[in-house]
Amino acid sequence: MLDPGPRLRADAARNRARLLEAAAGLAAEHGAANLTMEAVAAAASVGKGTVSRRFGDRAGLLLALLDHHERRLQEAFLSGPPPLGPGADPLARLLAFGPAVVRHERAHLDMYLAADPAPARRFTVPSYRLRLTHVVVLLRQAGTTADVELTAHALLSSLDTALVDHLITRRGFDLARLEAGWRDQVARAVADLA
Amino acid sequence: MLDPGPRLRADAARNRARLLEAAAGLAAEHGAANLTMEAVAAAASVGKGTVSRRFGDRAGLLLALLDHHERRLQEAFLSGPPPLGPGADPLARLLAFGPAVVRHERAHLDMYLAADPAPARRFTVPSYRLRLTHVVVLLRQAGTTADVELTAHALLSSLDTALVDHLITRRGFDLARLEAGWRDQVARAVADLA
DNA sequence: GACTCAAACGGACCGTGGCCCGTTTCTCTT
DNA sequence: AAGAGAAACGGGCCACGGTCCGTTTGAGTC
Repeated sequence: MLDPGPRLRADAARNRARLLEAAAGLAAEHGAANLTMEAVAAAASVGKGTVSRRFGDRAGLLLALLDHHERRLQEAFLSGPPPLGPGADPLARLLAFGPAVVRHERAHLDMYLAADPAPARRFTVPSYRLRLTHVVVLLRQAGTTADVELTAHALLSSLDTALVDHLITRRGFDLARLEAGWRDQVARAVADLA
Repeated sequence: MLDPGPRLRADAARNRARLLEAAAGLAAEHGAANLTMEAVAAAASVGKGTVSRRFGDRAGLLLALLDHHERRLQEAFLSGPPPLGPGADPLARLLAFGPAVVRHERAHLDMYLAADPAPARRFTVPSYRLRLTHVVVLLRQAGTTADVELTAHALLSSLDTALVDHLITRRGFDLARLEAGWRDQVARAVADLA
């Protein structure tokens, strides 16, 4: 499905499997949030260095653990039955996609949250809340028919520092394209859907 | 502007100021990413415990540093001149808001990124990229006129685990509301703006 | 100005993540 | 089969974040 990367040596592959198994066990027992690199290494009878080399960092380990579940979801929308998979028309597939992702993430919530160092801080920090209510107010005044709070989050997320930086430095976007995109999003947010 | 919190004792206020000054200096000198709690404490001739107590954690310190700049932006959109500030009609203010935020964040990019433990990992992880191209493809097939890549990011961001969890557990959303929101967003994304 | 008590201080302390590098193991070649 | 070189190993090591608790200091009270 995704690139399997360079072939691993036999011992490396074996250790990788043991580490994932150990990590899954520990996560199930003590919660994914309390997973430590050292404990995983010990439970797999392997050195800490091995964990580092294989998964890079703690987040990488969690991500690798999630990868297994993730593939289930990927199969579902890439080759599963309609409306999620091919066969249905694109709009129907798109409509089915959101709920599928949400359901999937909620089924593995603890692990997804554990992979994120600062889960919800982003949304509770005062500056974000202020921006949010500002946008909420403007949306209401502009008379949108959409769910304003949800829409405001969606709008703000497209201004996220990390996303903007990613788009500009890795994907070659320029400011003009971002601004045009913003205008379009706002227009769609306040549009009166017939 | 925002709650100033309980009054600080004189020494606490003084130390807070010294810490912020020291932090600003160190950030300017070595880059915000390399800021350590210990170095800040030392530079302010203060114990580490004081930094902890005052700002909670490293992110809190960075946020406090950003707060000063953030207020500039907040004034601009809360009480500055139109079209950003009051006076213009809501739609115009909304349209001006995006670019203003982007410009502001780019002006203090290093600090914003430093406040985020895992800046752009979110967008480069394989599972995200796969979801992204999936949505991009569907959007194209559905014949939207919007910037598909941007729109896809915006759609995906509203499925973000941390956001969904925040909305459900702190804001009282239920699945039905989220799904309705998703349907609406998709509809707007593919709508043909007359 | 003394008394009191909460608030703030500081730095030793601990757990964790991630790195480094000398040692071991695998795999490929001939 | 044996030698060579690359890959992986392991666990000691360090830096950092965050906490804890005995000590100090400031701010009201009489």
